[in-house]
Order: sequence, then structure tokens, then C-alpha cells
Amino acid sequence: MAEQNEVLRRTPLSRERVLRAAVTLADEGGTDSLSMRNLAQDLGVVPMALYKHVANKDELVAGMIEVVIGEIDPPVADADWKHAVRERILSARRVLQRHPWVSLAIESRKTPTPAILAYLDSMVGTLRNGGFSVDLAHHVMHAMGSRTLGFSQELFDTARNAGRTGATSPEPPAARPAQFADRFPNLAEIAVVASHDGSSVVGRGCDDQFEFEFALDLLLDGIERLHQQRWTSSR
Amino acid sequence: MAEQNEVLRRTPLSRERVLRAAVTLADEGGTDSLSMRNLAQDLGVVPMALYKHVANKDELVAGMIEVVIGEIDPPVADADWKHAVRERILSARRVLQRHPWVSLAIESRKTPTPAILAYLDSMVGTLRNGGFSVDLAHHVMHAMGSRTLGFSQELFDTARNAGRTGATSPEPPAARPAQFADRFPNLAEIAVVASHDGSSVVGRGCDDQFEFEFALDLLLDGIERLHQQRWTSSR
DNA sequence: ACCTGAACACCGTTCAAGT
DNA sequence: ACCTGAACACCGTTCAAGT
Repeated sequence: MAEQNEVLRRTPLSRERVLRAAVTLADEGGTDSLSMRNLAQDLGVVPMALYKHVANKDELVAGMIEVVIGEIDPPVADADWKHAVRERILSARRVLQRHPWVSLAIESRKTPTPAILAYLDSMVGTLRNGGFSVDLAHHVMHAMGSRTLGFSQELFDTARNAGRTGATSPEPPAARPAQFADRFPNLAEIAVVASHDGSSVVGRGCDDQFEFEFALDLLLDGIERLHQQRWTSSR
Repeated sequence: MAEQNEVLRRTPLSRERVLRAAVTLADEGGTDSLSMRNLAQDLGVVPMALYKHVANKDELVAGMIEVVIGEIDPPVADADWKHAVRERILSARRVLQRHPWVSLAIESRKTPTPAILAYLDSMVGTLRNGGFSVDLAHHVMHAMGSRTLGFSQELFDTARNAGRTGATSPEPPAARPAQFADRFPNLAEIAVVASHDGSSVVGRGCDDQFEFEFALDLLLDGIERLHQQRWTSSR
């Protein structure tokens, strides 16, 4: 590790290397460990050296988002709109699972980055090519919201925390199962079904991939129905 | 203002006062201005005095979330499940619009707070009373995701930044309209329709309330269809 | 002209000293 | 026993001094 740092120190810094190291740092240690000082240390460089390649931390994060969004597959060719949209979103979801910090990073920013705009623009293009009116395509993009980028939008987000360990969190989301079932009986009932195991609690045992696709298909099927009915807003 | 601080200084601190002052501080200045030191100053108190009422900043934020979630209306009585769910979510949305910092605060936490669990439990109860199977209710909660709490889930989030000014942001999300239309023609086309005005850009002119209800109803209608069909997952 | 160490203005939180 | 000032270990970023 010290040797590797020694080697890396010889190769000159570049914006590319800075962004890549930052993504790796965030992947491994989460947003908390992403500081200009930590990043500089990983690169064997004094903190101020970073400021020749990124204007400030905000711009660093924007660059990191660009790198990650670039990992999303291009749209599949020769497919109907529904299949193309579905596959692209599932690709985005796989990317987000590799970089669990990125969804919060995107949501924390005030403005979307160019790569996000390009991704969304491409998705609108897929809808338009599929025969969607501008009007319907517009509302559909709003309806999909951040799910277009593969966001789970879960309130019990097991995926986000599981980043390091990979396993489910050792601690239940609230108190012990017995108390939990008393206070939140309807959630407890749901959790039991999800896990096929009476001793489980909410947040464990849910099949995230199934739930994501369930929600995605619920939206896509509804959208398909509107499309076939030539739906328009009354504007 | 100095006089008011003087008066407030006499009334003893309480967890209630700390949380309420923190919510007000975040409402006015956003998450950035919410520091233990700023909060203590607003309360006319030394920073360390706060630690007798909240264990640390994380627990402070949890308490702030509890306060805000408590502002959501209880479920309307004597209503079918669809109306009850719809009205409750629209109430949650109004609350989130009053406290623009709270959605990010909720998403940033690893575990849901008790008030959030109680809210979700109540919503599951509404579905179960409406005749939903445990299985379908479970998947529906995942499908709705954070939208159950009124989250917009927009990538162009005009509402979140508009907190202070109330007006739309003076700066377009990316470059000037002309360049924008060149790089993102499909987004530009959508934006023009949304604004009835060729000079506009994405993010301006969208009717947030309409879009939220469009997406909400798209989901609710799809859910109603599954419910009527007695849908079950194949488990 | 370039690079960088020290410094500035902040954080959340600990802890020991003072009352 | 209670309260709190100073201190600690961090931040992102500025800026002037050194090469």
C-alpha cells in the first residue's frame, strides 16, 4: 500500500485520476470519508494540489456523478419503448448499487449535471420514438421521477447501508421484534409475509430486486395504458 | 430581536423548545445553517447546554423529523381506501413543502424514526381495512416508496431550492436556453410544452402539484386494478 | 510562475476545571 | 452536583510566503 502510493505519486495528477480516486474512496468508505484531505492523502498529495483539477468540493462531487452516470448502459437498439426504458432503468439501478452514495449525492445537489441531463434527454427520445406525444412524455418523466435513474425510493433502505458489509444490518430498524409488533402491527404483519419467518422484522427478507421491478412495471403498465388511449392533459 | 432573545433566555430550555427552534432554523436557513452552535445562539444558550436535551446532532435531527411528521393530518374517516390514501399523501406533501429540508434529512438517516413507522403502519392499516391482502399491501408500500410521505422525487427539484425566495430560481439548470436546446433537444421540447412559452427552459413552468397528482394517481389507479384482480405474487 | 504550508473560519463533541 | 469554557480532532478554503 505504501509502495503503491509511492508509485502513484510519480504519475502526475489529472482530473481523471482525482475523480476516479474520489469515486473509489466514496465506494469504500461512504460519503463520510470523502473529504478533500482524505482524498489528497489517498493520492499521496497535499490537499491544495486537488484545487488545480477541481474548483471546489461541490464541483468534485459533480465530477464524480458524471463518472458514475457514464457507467449506465446505452439504450438497447431495435426494441420497443417499454423494453428499452425498462432495461435502461435496470442498468441504472445496477450502477447505483455499485455506488450506494450516488443517489444521495444527486439529490443533495441543486442542479442536475450535464450527464444526468443527457441521460434524461435520451430517455425522452426513446419515448418520442415510441410514438409518445410531447405532452404525455413530459408527464411520464415526472411520474417516473428519480426512479428513471434506478433510485429505489425506499424508506427502509437496506441497500444503502449494506454498502460495506453486504449483509443485512445486525440491528432491527426499531427496538426488538416483540415491541415492534405491538407498536406497528400492520408493518409487522407485512414483514412476516415478506420473510416467511415469524421471527423477522421489517426491512429484512424483502427481495429488493422484486420490489423494484414490481414498482417499475406498475408504472410502465399504467403508462402503456395511457399511451394506447392517446391520453392528453387538458391543457 | 435582542430583546426577544433576552426574554427567551429566562424561560428554561426543554427538549420541546430545542426541537422547535431547530425546525424554525432549518426552515429559514436550510440544512446548512443548522449547526449546534447556531441553534444554541438562537436560543441564547451556550452550545453544550443543548446536550442535556438531545444526545447528539443525529438525535436532534431525528427529533426534528418527529415534530414535522406530527404535522401530517390523521387519515380521513369514513372514506374508501383510495381516497383516504390519496388525501393523506397530499397532506404529507403540504407538510414537506413547509419544511423543504426534511425529505433529505429523512433519506440521509439509516433508520426510520418511530413517527415515520407509525405513519407507514397507519397507511398499511388503511389498505388492509380496504380489503388488501397482506401480500399486495406489502408490495404496494414498496411501489409507493417515499412518495407515501409526499416526496416529489423530481430530479429537477424546483421546490427544494425555492425555499427562501419562493420564486423560481433566476439561473436555468444548465447554460443558456439556446445551448440547452442544442444539447438536450428532447428535454427542450418538453419544457416548451410545459411552459406555453418558447423562451423557457426545463424546470421552469412545470405545475408541480399537477405532476405530483398525475404520478400519484397513475400509481393508485394501477394499484386499484391489481386489487380488483385479486393480484398475488407467486410466492 | 508555480507550489504549498500555515492560517482562517467553521464543525461536533469531550473533558476537566470552576462554581 | 451542576454547568461551561477551553480544547480536541476534524472540515473546506484562502492566502501569502517560499521556491
